[in-house]
Amino acid sequence: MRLATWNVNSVKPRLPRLLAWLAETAPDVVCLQETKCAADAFPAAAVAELGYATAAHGDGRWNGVAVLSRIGLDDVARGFAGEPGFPDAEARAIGATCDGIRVWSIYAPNGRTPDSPHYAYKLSWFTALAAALGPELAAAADLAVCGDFNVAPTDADVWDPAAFVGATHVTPAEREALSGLRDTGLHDVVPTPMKGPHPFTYWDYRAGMFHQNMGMRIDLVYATEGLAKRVQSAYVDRETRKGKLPSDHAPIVVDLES
DNA sequence: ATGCCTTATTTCATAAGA
Repeated sequence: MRLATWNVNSVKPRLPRLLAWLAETAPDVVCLQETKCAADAFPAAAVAELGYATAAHGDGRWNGVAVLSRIGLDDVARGFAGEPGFPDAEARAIGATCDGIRVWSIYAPNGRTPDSPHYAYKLSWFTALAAALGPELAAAADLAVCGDFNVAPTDADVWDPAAFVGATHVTPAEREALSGLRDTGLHDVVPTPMKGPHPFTYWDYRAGMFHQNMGMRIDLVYATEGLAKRVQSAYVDRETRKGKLPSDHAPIVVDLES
């Protein structure tokens, strides 16, 4: 079973690349983030031609998440119980069951700056997510939370820790939010970088950051223990960050036994 | 080489991303 996650930074301009990537990579289940379109504007017909069913959750200009699957797509949940908003709930989480595996595609709030109300929102969003996953983890044998967590788990997950002093994505409270998620029984499936020592998944568009490998690992796959033990390989598809009109994030591709 | 930002919208300017 091949599971992938990709922050596409808007599905509309990325659609040609998404279709080519689906055809080439052939994942069974794909979590997408920052689709930036309403649920009914998602190009479901185009991905259906490649055999994928779509579950989309979107609110227009910002955010937006989706799960694509060619192995079944049941019990779709848009958002989660107790999900905070800013001030209203945003399209940042969608869950679906794909051939017995509970899969969540998430796009965590950015936080903007540590003194911003958006940062407090980010932390509360993670706390609520961990709480909402509790009953699902008790009920589902296999569960994976995939997506853009907007937190670099360690200092090794940013290109230069000194450049992030005073910034979001690296603060102790954000990293505690990640450990809170892991405390529910989830394991960080760390992908192979394919180039360089760090499995970065995001590089800013500006100043040639990608070409200097000045990136961050902020896209994560958190899986239950049973699922994590089935991981045969996991890699950052950095090739997909290259070329014309890329997303600023690279996909993560995970292969699971059976 | 992989090449110096991109997106959608309240569009000729702005907010957001991280």
